[in-house]
Amino acid sequence: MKRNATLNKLSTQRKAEIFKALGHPTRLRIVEKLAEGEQCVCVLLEMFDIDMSTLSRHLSVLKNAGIVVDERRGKNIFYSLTCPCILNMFDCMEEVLSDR
Amino acid sequence: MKRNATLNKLSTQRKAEIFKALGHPTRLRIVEKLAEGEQCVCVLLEMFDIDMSTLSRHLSVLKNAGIVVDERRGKNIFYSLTCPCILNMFDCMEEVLSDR
DNA sequence: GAAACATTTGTCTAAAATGCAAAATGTCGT
DNA sequence: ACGACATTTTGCATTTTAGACAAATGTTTC
Repeated sequence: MKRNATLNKLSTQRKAEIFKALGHPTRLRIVEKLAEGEQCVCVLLEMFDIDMSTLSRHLSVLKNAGIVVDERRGKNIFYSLTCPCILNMFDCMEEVLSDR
Repeated sequence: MKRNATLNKLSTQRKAEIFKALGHPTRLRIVEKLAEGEQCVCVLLEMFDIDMSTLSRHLSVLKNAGIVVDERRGKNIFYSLTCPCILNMFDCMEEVLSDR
């Protein structure tokens, strides 16, 4: 275990990135929506009262964190979760919320 | 479901706060340490190369998010996790990490 | 109650995140 | 190749955050 100290530290860094990416209401709602299945950017845009460019930034944050992937089909780009396990975490969240 | 729209939104906001609080390497390592059991601030300080005041600020972020609680005993203040379930989320993180 | 200790809070600076608007990119139909 | 469409990227202004230092607070001990 000791010899993985550096590796573990990197991993902590990566984990922090992921948490950070989820630490924004808009991005969280995007992830919740993607839990229903892949979505076109145009659909996501309708959910929020924000500029398209802002939405695009949020999506790239999620993408850089490895939470979502995008795929182009025709004119549209579709986003989906890389790992549906993310959803399990939300139940944990609820617990934390109620324990407050 | 429709009638909970406002409530759900608040909840998303709160969840985002919690994720955000975890979205910093130092705070994440604090939480990982607390997983071993409650810890004195002085012990946590030894783990990092940061000013005591900075550590204290990080602890208050975690506290405001409802992730930890503090208790004074004598001269020292001890922090502990409000909800050990937080740890389960870390396994999810590992999955996301490996899927990248 | 004054000195010593542990932690928090106020204030500042530098760095990073956010959001909007404009320009750039990639795709389709013609 | 051109124009319309969907999305991303870039430039810029504003806000938020991390970190350091000093001052303030609360606790024990003498």
